[in-house]
Amino acid sequence: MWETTLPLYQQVANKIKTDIIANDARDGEAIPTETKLAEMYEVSRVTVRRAVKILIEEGLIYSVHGSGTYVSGKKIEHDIYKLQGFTEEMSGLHNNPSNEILEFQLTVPSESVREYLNIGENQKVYYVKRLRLADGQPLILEESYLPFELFPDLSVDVLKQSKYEFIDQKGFNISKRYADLKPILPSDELMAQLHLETKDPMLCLEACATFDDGTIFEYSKVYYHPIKYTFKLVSEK
Amino acid sequence: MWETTLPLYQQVANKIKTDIIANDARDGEAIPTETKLAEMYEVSRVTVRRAVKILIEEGLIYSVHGSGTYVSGKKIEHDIYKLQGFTEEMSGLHNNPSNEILEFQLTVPSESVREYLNIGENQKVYYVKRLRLADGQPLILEESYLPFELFPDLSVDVLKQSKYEFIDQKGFNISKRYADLKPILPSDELMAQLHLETKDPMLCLEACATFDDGTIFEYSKVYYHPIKYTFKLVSEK
DNA sequence: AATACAATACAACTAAAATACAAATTTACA
DNA sequence: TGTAAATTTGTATTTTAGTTGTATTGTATT
Repeated sequence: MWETTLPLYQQVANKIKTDIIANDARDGEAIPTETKLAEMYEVSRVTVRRAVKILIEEGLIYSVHGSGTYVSGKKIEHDIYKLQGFTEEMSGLHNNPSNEILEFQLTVPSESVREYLNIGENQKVYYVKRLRLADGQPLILEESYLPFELFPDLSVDVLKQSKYEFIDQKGFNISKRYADLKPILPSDELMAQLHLETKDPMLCLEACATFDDGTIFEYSKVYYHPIKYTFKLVSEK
Repeated sequence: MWETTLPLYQQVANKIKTDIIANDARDGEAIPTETKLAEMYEVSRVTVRRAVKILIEEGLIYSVHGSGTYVSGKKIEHDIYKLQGFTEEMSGLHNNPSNEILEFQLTVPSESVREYLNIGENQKVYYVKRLRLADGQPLILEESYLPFELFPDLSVDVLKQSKYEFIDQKGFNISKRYADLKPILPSDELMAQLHLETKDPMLCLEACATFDDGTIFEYSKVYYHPIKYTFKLVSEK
């Protein structure tokens, strides 16, 4: 196997952060002094300072010269629900992520789907409707179309695991995903499946995923629960 | 172990790539040093470097002189640039990008704005409403709140140019922007200002921008024209 | 002759620790 | 109430080890 590690100061920063969150520290509450933190984590004070600097820049804490370092009341909800890349929509931080396959069928695609997948008239596709939950609560509804030709041995079992891992193992080389983010109003069906109470606007990500050679292997529509799943973006200058 | 068809460095590059994916390495994690990789794959360091160079050009990893080589979290960052670099994008594609300042006033902020900016009760803020157009057509409406204390000499003239350039020139160090992308239904006022005909859902980006000492210097809401401005995202594996 | 790869040496840079001291704030005590 | 001492963050410098960057030379293969 392989070792990938975070820089020490980054590890310390993460520890401090999780400690703050775990302790549910409130606005203005002081965190241990730099010297104490250095002792606690058995690193030098310089490393602690570097870690602290990161958290200051994130807005989680602030420090006062000669006094101490304190938790910001206005802690920016930070990368908890951060939009992750491809597969790992919900990282390990989440509680009990689970999948529920609502539909799985081999069908004749509509013309628009055929166009998206760039396939011929007589080719069939899998249609998969999958609900993704965290803590038993529905978060994401995904509709996915996959050409039968490419994945003749697709099964419900596979889809309960990671779809992309399966594709990787088949020797395909996933390359890019072209997506379009659109705001929509949920249909009644969608509202029912995501347990939405009111017809508020929500986000839909429409995407095509390709292999190295340009083959489009998936067309999908992903619907995000408007309250429970928000899109936090962090950009750096 | 190695095939003979592909160049060795290309094979090594592929191997590193799959290892990174297999390990589910996250943003900022360090991969083994070039020397170690050379040992692991039993090739010379030069070959490793060449492989690494390929992956760097792909954007999968980046290396820091004297420090190490790290996995880049570029998966999302590309998206963000699309959101952020609006003027640049437009100036390339469309003609005549322009700004129109609809409102510019020094006011007492509401409590929610005060909280976002993390300022006291008696501090005033600038409120700026700006319309951004391409070819004379409104595309984006931006509402921005800036603490008066930080920018006592802000003017309409400045805002017609690049706001961030102005801030840069003042010697401030812009660091990060934390944003939240939300779908909304436009108000009547918003519909009028963006020349919208129907009350379709649209996107709103709510953001706080910070200096590198954590000071929040701007709270803004940006509304995107739902038809003329769509969000294309490209993510790579 | 050109290309791909290996081997080697060294330069430039970084992370982290260790240390010392300055500056601001808090605390203790007269 | 003042004032000095203690505490805490801010800044600077030095050292050590480790990593990437670069240049050069050698060696097969085509």
